[in-house]
Amino acid sequence: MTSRSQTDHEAPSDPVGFDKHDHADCINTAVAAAEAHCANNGLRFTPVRRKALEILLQEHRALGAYETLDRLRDAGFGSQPPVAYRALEFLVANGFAHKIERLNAFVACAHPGANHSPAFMICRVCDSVAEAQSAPARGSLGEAARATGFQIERTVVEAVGLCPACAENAAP
Amino acid sequence: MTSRSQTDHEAPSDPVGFDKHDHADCINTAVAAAEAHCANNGLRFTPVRRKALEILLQEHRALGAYETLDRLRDAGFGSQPPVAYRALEFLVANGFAHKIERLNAFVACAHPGANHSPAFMICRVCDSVAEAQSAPARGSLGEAARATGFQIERTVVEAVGLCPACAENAAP
DNA sequence: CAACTCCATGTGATTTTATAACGTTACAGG
DNA sequence: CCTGTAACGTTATAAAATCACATGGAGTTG
Repeated sequence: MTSRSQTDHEAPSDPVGFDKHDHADCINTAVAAAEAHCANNGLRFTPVRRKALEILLQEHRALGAYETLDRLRDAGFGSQPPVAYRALEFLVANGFAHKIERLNAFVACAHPGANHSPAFMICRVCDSVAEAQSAPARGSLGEAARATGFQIERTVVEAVGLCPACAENAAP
Repeated sequence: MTSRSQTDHEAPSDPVGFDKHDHADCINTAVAAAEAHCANNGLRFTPVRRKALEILLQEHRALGAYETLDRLRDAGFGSQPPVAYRALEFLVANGFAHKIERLNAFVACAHPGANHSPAFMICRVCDSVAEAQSAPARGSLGEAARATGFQIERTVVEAVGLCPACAENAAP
């Protein structure tokens, strides 16, 4: 296990997301967007759900369900797996977060509100995750799907590799 | 391993799986290809490994590690999880099979010998899996990677949806 | 051939990830 | 207020994956 300090995101080497950005603002924006979306659609943005989203937003990195659960417990919520899984399921179902299949873990959505089919770049060293837009139905996959009559409903696109920071450290 | 000149009996990017084909031939070809590759590269194509590959080749569907294990046990091999995981790991590492992250399951490679980065179409009803070629580094993901300096090493591309047969049954 | 090494295999135990089942509570709508 | 439904909390268990360690065979080296 890459035992890297997971709580020191004040480290000078911009930890994640690959790009620099105003992190506090990025959290606020996402939570506000989720809140608004829920209000507009009759969804209940309950305390656990809000907290779970905030937890994911703390870092641009995928958090496992049990890691999320730990933090929910610390925040005074239930301490059993379903608590985390249900909150995460809600966030994913409504596009506020995504599941990274490759890692069995979850990231907050980086493009709140966008009706997107996301693609992810996952650093295999530091586990940071960046989200890009993908157009999976175009390109060779879409072509193959049309050729065979397969109806694409959802796509998982995940690239594993080295983020800029880790690539620099690894290749001197 | 750029010897992709294996007699083209079909189009090179023919997405095997949903189409009819000579299944026995497709098994033989794949096993032979694996055997040859191992011989040429000093890899040991042991009985468990061969059997595991044959098991996967039986169906164009992803098999879980434990399902594979069951069949290995039935064939007289060990009965503990590592037996299956190690055989599957070998097959994946050498391109004879792929892991479907979305399903935590494994499929035999449908394009043996091809130096490919595969894309999969997974039917959510019947679980069949078809493999197509993908060019993930081109398109919007590759663009995003280049823009941020992310170095892609491997990609997971999995489309979930309805295969032709199930789509017909589902849509009256 | 014996001794050695390298790897693959087999097994038991454990960890990690995810879901089932069920009672209780919160809350919107009549 | 009553009532139906969704959300929550907890216990328990299933499913997926790995760890740790012993055994055994294929080469190879002396």
